[in-house]
Amino acid sequence: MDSQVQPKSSTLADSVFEQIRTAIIRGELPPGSKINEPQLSKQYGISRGPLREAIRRLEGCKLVEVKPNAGAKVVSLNSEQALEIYAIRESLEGLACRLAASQVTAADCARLRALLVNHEQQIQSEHGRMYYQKEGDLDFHYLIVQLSGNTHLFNLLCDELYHLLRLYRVQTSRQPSRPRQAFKEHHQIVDALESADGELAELLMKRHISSARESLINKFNQ
Amino acid sequence: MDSQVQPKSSTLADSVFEQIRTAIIRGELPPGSKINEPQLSKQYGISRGPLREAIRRLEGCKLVEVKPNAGAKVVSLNSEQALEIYAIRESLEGLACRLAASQVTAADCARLRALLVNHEQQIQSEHGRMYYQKEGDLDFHYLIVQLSGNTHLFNLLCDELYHLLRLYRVQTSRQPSRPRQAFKEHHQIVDALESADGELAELLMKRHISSARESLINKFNQ
DNA sequence: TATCAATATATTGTTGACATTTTAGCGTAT
DNA sequence: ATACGCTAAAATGTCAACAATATATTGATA
Repeated sequence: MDSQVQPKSSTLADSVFEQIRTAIIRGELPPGSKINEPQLSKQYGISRGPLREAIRRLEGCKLVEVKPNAGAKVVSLNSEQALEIYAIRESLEGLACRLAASQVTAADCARLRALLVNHEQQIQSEHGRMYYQKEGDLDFHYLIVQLSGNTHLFNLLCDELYHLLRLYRVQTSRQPSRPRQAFKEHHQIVDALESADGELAELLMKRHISSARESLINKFNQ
Repeated sequence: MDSQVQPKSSTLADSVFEQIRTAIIRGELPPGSKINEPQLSKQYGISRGPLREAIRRLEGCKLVEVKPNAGAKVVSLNSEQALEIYAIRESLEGLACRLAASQVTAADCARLRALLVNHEQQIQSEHGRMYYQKEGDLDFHYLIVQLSGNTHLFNLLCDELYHLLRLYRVQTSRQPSRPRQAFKEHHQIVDALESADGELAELLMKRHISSARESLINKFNQ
């Protein structure tokens, strides 16, 4: 009902695309829910034209599914699909680590360490519990993918897969588990990057994500 | 100028999306060329509304780039970007092989062999030269990805990356090189799949694609 | 009461028109 | 001849209205 303030984005379709994507990731548009064009166009204060363009872009990002004459639904991931994406992520982030290892600078590694320290402090101050930033470790993964220097890899992971996984986490309101273990693994990865050991960095990252996947499996096996 | 016959797809946006995508992949809309909305809407006999939706979907597939108030251009890949995609492909198809190895049936392997035999015959009959089907080996890769059982992996490779690579091949009018060597490698991969050796299958596939990438590097280094 | 058909409502698909911005063409001045 | 600014044309962004389809509601019947 309330019309949100649109950013300075030049076209309405682009602006609304990002707004809806944010709404989906935040869970304001729950997985499986129908996308009502008249309602949303009223809500964002635009006509259905640009709105439909935005929906089509979301379809391209796999965040919504469009059926002819039935409209669009926010995609809903089951556990199997989440595991599928984890497998892809494991492969691609391993690749990112291997690539990054061959070109990271000392400054890059320092930034990575800073991220980890910062993240750790936030957790310490909360006595091991997560405080507000449920996805702190994503910064770390983002940066590594960026340091790989592979633009397409970056877009693929950060513009598509991560969003899908966040969607799943919202869906299951899942908290990140085993934070202390994750830190150790993160630091080991930076160690490998610092010594320019691509193979090791790849192995450690794949193992790291594989652990997360295992813990996910355990979660819904009980 | 000539209006094409639209398939039985129910919405114009979906139909035109596929038509334009095909046109791009065939090179009828060359990389870097501008997408003129009035012209295309006339050509396909539709109004600009559904056409723009189709363009937005193409944007999601990374096949076109849209700039505000300047329209859409067919994406143009330089050699670096093609290599980036090859690196991703290497990683993901390796994964596909590992996954496939754990669940392929004898019948699946027979289908793979049949594909290879068929492909080889076509080449034999042309005395080692390619005849019409420049992408015969893609069938093989398609099938393996399908046998991996990972739906998201299939969509990612077959609905996005392969299209992008085809676009690059059209751009450079590149013929597949070293066909005989490729066959040998393909058969070795099926061997590994038959013995359910996931690790080996992954290794062989990654090496196979890496070879293709190397030959690509050599091509534009001279 | 439950089921089915017919109607009514709402939503999606599509179009053409209008506003804004960019691009192309033209003439003038240096 | 080149560069600059102005005008005209074209293309993009947006909207509101119409058509087609699906959904919800009502009423009748078993």
